[in-house]
Amino acid sequence: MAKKYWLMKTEPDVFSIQDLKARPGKKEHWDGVRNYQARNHMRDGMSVGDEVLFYHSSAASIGVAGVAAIVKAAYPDPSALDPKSKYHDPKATPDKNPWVMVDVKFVREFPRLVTLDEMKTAPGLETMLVTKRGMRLSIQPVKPEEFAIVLKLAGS
DNA sequence: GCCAACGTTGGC
DNA sequence: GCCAACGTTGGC
Repeated sequence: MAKKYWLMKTEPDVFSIQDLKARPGKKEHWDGVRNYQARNHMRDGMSVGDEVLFYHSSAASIGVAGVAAIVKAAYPDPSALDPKSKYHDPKATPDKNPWVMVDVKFVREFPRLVTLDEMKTAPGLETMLVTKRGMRLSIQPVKPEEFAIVLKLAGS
């Protein structure tokens, strides 16, 4: 299976690429996804080795901050079963937990943020999902060409 | 903080 | 199964 590319959104106030870099092993569980389409991308699409554009949303500066990689394919997200978690899903049970997570690992931080504004005007990114208004999906597939263009914009 | 866009829920 | 109401996302 050829390597695939993704974009994963996170609020840097909650979890930034610097936070990922600072984690033991520079790895983290991508838990808390509670949207079926995003879940399906993780469960059915993501494989170990796939690369991810790490996107900072709802922040002073919005855009792609760097690159991460999938190091573990989808497996059950225990936070759905934890009543104390803000991601708790009262309908989830150990036998029927619809939610999954993947593990991601830090690859690199861009020397500068590739902003949403830039991506909206960059040649070749016209159909990139994240540039579309109203696009809320937190995990999006990215075309190899789009991934390459974003890397180029980053000077990386 | 506002609010448009979107996803989910629940009454019917 | 429809769809209005509601909750959330996320850019501005």
